[in-house]
Amino acid sequence: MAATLSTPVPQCGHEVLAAVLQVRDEAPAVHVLLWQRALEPAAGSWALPGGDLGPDEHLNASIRRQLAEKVDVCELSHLEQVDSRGRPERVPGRRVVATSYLGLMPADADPRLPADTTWHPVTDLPPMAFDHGLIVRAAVGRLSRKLTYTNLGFALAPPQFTMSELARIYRAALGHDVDVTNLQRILLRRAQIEPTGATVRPGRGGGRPAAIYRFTAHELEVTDPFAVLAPPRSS
Amino acid sequence: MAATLSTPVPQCGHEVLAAVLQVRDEAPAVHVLLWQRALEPAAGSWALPGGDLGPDEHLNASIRRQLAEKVDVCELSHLEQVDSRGRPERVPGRRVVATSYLGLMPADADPRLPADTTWHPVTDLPPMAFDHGLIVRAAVGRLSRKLTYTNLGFALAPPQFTMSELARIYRAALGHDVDVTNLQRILLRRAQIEPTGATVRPGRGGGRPAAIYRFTAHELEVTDPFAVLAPPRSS
DNA sequence: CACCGTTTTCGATCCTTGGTCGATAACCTC
DNA sequence: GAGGTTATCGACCAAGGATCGAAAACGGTG
Repeated sequence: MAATLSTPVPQCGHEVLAAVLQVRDEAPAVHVLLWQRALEPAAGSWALPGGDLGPDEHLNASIRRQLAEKVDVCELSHLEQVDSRGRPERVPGRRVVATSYLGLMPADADPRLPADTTWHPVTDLPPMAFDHGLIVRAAVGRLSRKLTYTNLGFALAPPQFTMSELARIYRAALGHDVDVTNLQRILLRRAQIEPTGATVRPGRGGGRPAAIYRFTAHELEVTDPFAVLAPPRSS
Repeated sequence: MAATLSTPVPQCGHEVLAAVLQVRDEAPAVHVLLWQRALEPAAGSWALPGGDLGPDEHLNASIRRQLAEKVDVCELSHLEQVDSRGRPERVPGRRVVATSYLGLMPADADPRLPADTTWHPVTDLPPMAFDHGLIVRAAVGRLSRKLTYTNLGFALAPPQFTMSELARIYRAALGHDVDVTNLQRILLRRAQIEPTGATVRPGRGGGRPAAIYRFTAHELEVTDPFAVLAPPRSS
């Protein structure tokens, strides 16, 4: 009954891990921030940033603190919890439950990184420590799904962008082709983006100058969860 | 760097909690399984079933074990993780991280319950212990959203049902009106349900006999996450 | 057994949304 | 200014859901 109180507190650790994702210029794919473990276990393999939850620490505060060891947290445009994993064998020699997070960084951010830390395209991950590869996959899946029914694009895009640049970001994050015309019409109708009025000068070789857009909001909004079986639309 | 190993394991508990939801006859709303606490803290208020994670226990295994103290787990038609909460003050006098689950039971199930345990409509919750009210709300939200883009209805519906009965279940779970015609066409097109061929005899007062349907699958499938910005359709 | 009320079921229409494609606009270089 | 290039816009099509009304299939009643 009152098991919450009568049971002795088990000796069990809790850690937070973050898959920080970014679309970078190097490759047309999503990149994830990884650091290479120097010590056992899993020395030499790559791991997600994170660490143990402090004794009196919020989960959110903890992941922010742990991330601060690797990157400038101010550059993070989005951070959300993904899931928790508690397989007893997930880390050898230690019982630790992990709560994983999805972090996002705009494409123009290029934070300084410690020597053991670099970006890796998620399409070509190095040998990963523990279950961190699974966590990356879960985070990437969460990102691509949420890109389609929320305004989460704001977290991947730079403050200003042309539609071509934005399409490139969406292509990388979704893993498939994205029609520029479609993207523009959809995001405009959803009022996710708006033109700034400015245009960019075409490069050598010419071409029509591209209009510069920005996202209208910088916090997560569910545009329309595609309310199948929707409430009677009042509009 | 290797904080994962160098830091001493903090004394921190981990519990699992489940919001088991069901559409019941008593009220046209989703009901949640709650038990009334007899001991402090929060004596008298209502709590979700759950308890401490065992030292060598999977998270999923733990919530199933804890739930078994309250209901016949075999009647659970679905169980999935929702999120984790780690506010240090969430349970007074004890530092414990909670991972919450959404459990579902078909409308026709009526399991035996311990004396301290009953169903409560989520639209009219009693005084709740700790942050359990928030967990219920998160679970209900997860349910209603997933009902629209997955076949999760199978977990709420009885093995056989008429469209009117199913519409009643969806109305309760979604919290708004549902057109029977729409529901039928959508679920048929998505191949989520199929007619059994049988019909039900109309009650006194007459009426056309209703066709009896069943769900085609009993495991979670994403019908079509409404792939906005979809990959080029190959069909 | 014809009529009526009831409930379910089916079909037709409208609207919104996204996908596709071609035409046009605005720029470059030569 | 001709030709190449890129961006933008508009027209069209298809699919899916919402809405509504008609038809079907029953029980009850006179």
